[in-house]
Amino acid sequence: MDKKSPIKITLTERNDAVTITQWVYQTLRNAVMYGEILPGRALTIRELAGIMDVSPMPVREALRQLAAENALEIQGNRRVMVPKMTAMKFNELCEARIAIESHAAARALPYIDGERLEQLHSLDALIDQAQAADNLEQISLLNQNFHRALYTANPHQVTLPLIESLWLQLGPFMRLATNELDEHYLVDRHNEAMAAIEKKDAYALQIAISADIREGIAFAGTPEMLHSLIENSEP
Amino acid sequence: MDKKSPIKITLTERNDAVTITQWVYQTLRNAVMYGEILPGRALTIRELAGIMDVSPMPVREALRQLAAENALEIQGNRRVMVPKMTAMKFNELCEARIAIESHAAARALPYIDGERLEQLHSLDALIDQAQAADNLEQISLLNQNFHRALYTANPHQVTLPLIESLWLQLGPFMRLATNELDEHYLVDRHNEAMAAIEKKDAYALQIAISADIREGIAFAGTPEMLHSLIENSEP
DNA sequence: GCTACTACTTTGTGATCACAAACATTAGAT
DNA sequence: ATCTAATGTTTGTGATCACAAAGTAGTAGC
Repeated sequence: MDKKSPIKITLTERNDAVTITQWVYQTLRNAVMYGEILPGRALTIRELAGIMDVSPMPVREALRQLAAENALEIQGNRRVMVPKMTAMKFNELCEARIAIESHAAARALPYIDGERLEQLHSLDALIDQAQAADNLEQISLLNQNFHRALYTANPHQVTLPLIESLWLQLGPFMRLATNELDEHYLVDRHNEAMAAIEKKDAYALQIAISADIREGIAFAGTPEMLHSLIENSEP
Repeated sequence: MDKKSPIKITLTERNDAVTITQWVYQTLRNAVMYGEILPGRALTIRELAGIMDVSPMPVREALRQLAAENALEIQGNRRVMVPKMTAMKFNELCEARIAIESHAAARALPYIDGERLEQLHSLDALIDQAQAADNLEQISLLNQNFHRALYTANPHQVTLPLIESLWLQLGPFMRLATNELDEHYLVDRHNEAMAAIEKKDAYALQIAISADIREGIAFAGTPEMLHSLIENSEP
């Protein structure tokens, strides 16, 4: 029956306040983000519906939405799967993150008030704690929250959806990398970013954000490392 | 029955080779892109299904996909509409275009070969013709093709979907602006871009692309102009 | 005349069914 | 033994139906 590896998805409790489609969407999104689904593995509507114990309809809609966000890929065969990664594509995604996120940071800078600064500081402190506890999942989650909190300071923000799309595409492979290398320690560039924010220095902020992104992925950026994790994606 | 303005959508012939959902998606996408649907106008599944003479199902999927691309907005009420524009948001969209597209251009530059250069030259020539004929629709369509041809030279391109999302969000308002101002003539920055490409000068190319985008929207960028077209969106 | 409650309509959501294309498997011919 | 043709199964697509939430209108009460 299961020709491929059985899909294992972490199911969260379904809140009755949200629609089934939204719940399925969030569940699948997390599964992709945390690399629970192997790239190249064909996803069928009915199989997922069976796993999550819902009708095929919400799954259909969630899959289409994730495909529109480039988290999934619909081939000509109408088959849906997590897109496979290549070294060049990985590099392009990282460079795109740097270009867009440093832009978003600079655009958000003028809007950062005391309250937002407070929020960023507390997130930074939490990240330090998580780093001391060596909790990789927590680190990457808080790191996302930090970046999101920074960019959303701009009330006319339009780039966050684009940035989240890039995170989604990189997600599975960041995870695979962090799983393999638990000895990585990343210099805390957030302190530099905080200093730049307090000085309202847009250029310094862009430098700090760029460095943060570059170092966050540097441990996966060596050609050998990349090669190995890409090979892991092949059947 | 029609409490709001009746929706008028240009329907193209449906090719049997594509699925109904794809056809509906393309039709609605064009309608949004060309400003055929007023921002703020509530879109209902059944109404659109009736107009396009299909069942509600393909419309549902197409709407969700367009919403995922930020072309439509789903409010808390579950109502779907073309998002309203504000002057600040318009500005953010333009700045985002400049940041991402100049990045994409620089990243594509090393991959441009003779064939691609030829293609860009012929597109440039077509734009000149359309400009001579004062065919605004043709100009903006060809302009898009020019940019797309440039960015897709990079075989590991990952930013084009993001760029298209920005085009979609700006689309309706570019159209409104060009309709109101038929006296605008834009300096042909494509020649500068072509020169930069032939010299393989990434920095000059970024300058040219930025200028092209900035001038393409400059006629709508004056506060009065913007104010008027945003007012037009209100009921 | 204005507000609040109720009945009615509209609309999105989700399940089920029918169907055709894609896929896998098996049988037959060279 | 290998390639091809035929058969059976799986899967996405699209239509229809049931239902609950949101919206609308109409009426009673102050």
